[in-house]
Amino acid sequence: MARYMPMSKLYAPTLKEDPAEAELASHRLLLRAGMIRRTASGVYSYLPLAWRSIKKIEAIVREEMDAIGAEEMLCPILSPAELWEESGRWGLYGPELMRVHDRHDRDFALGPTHEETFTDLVRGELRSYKQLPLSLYQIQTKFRDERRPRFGLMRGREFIMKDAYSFDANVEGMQASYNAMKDAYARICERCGLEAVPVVADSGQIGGDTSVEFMAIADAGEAAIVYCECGYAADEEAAAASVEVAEGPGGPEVARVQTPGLGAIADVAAFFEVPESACRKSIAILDGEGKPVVCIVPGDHEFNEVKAAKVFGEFSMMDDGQLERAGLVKGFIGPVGLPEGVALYCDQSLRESTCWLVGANEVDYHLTGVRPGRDFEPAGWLDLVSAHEGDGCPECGRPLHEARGIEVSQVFQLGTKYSEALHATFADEDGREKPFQMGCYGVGVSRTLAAIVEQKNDENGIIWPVSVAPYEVSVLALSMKDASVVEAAERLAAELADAGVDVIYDDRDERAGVKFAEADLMGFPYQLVCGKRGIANGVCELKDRATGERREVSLDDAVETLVALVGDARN
RNA sequence: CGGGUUGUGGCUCAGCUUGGUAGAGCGCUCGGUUCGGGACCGAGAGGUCGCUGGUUCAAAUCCAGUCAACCCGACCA
Repeated sequence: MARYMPMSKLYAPTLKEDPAEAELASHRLLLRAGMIRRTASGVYSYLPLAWRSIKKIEAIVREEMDAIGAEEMLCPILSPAELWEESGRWGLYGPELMRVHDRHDRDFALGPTHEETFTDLVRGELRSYKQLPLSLYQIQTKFRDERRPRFGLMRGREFIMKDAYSFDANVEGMQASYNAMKDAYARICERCGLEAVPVVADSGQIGGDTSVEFMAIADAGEAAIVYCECGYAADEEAAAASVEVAEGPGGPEVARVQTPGLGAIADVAAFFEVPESACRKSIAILDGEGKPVVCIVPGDHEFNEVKAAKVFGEFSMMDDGQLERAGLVKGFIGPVGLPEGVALYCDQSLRESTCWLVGANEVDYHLTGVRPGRDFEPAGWLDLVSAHEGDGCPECGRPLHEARGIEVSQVFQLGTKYSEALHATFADEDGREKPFQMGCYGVGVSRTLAAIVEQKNDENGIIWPVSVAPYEVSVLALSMKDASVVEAAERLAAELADAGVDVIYDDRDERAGVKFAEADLMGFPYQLVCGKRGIANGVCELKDRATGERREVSLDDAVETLVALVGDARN
């Protein structure tokens, strides 16, 4: 028989004041509500309330995984170094891989992810195309020795992850498995009450996306993304936006204008009284082979180093000495009259623009009216800038929105990367041995918890969505001295519990204010308030934590009302 | 790993400049008054001032080292 949780027994040490170590809402409130405690940097203990929510998130994940035919299992956290050496990641992963050794001095990794382990697991025994496709998953603690753990559960060194791996006979099969996972991930976010957008992380060469990250929209997010009403969304650094540029000042002919000391775009724009988008920014780099390259981008956009690295290799920005040696004038670089041996590339958004304001390659001078094709010819037009708010959506052309996101999950088409490295093959219809087409998929379970709090909170505390709330209803007995109040509250709590509602009953001998404050802080979706006056009149008060709305319900109807409310909201 | 900040009862912090008796608020315990939005009064318990070394008659305070935590940058669920 279901029982309610007496709050007098709950281990949830709350804090009245904000702990000094926490900055983010999620970190602060989870600490204050007595849900988590730091054990070491980036290593947290989940106290009873948090653990209940974690288990609910996991239950949602399990339902969605099982629904698409994935099977749950559990691999060890420890994995032998040889496996990682086989894939090459023992060296590649670097210091982020937590390593331990046993008494025989054999090396192990504490799993940061389990491609190797799962691939190894199936390679001997998954032998035929008839057994495919196969999707396996687990929910487990993962270890990554982050450079800088931060923001509480958001970026820990130890965290809970659901990781899944799919094995298919061919690319089409892999894509089908991938798409099923992607859809399941969208449902997981939704059911957890997260406002999240799927973001294309990397555009595949075969067409179609090979990786999508689900970003929970939150100011505290570490990733900058752009998105559009049409459903397009991408990392700001990866987005291929169409950028509107303004024409520069001046007439159709090139004019040399003295601009003393105006090396920065903002200064130049102010001097000519034009927007920054009317200026052209010149960036000087040394490409992967050490050759000097000048890149010209719209003045109001950031030079995108990720995109540039794809074209120029491991490049570096030129320092003052390198600029001087290349014959370039810091702050006054431009496309016209570049020194011998300096390559020139321009951002593709500038292609149609015919009146440029650029540096003159001469101290304290700029040129106006510069026209590509007539005054200079770049070696190429490339996509070199990060997308911004207001740039055109590459799918539909409407203006993009900018937001920050928390990466809560990711789906990835791996292809044969690991199956080849680990020689994991099967016999296909034609009898030939082929490597598996694999996909891998991760949900940051503990991070999801933090992301939910980040999105759902107010000045009083957390506002849990019913689906992941540690308790769905909190029954508050405002006066433990009053027998009729206690009796009514206890009965309501018991009946609610019997009806299958997760209920916590505040039976502590505390003042009403304390009970209200803590119920709000802990964020239970519904509060059932039993006060002396109300009980005497046969009513109690039902408060909705999210809206703050209160209404009176009769003691006879309270249970039925709440069961209906909770049932609707559970999803 | 570079840059910044901070380590003083369980929590938030003062004291450090100018060395000499370790403080406040919250929390905790006990008693009383209160009792629908983190109450009030009184009495208590609780600290090798992160650690190590140095200077000094004397170090929370000055010096050196060391450790840890947090925040900002390059990577990721």
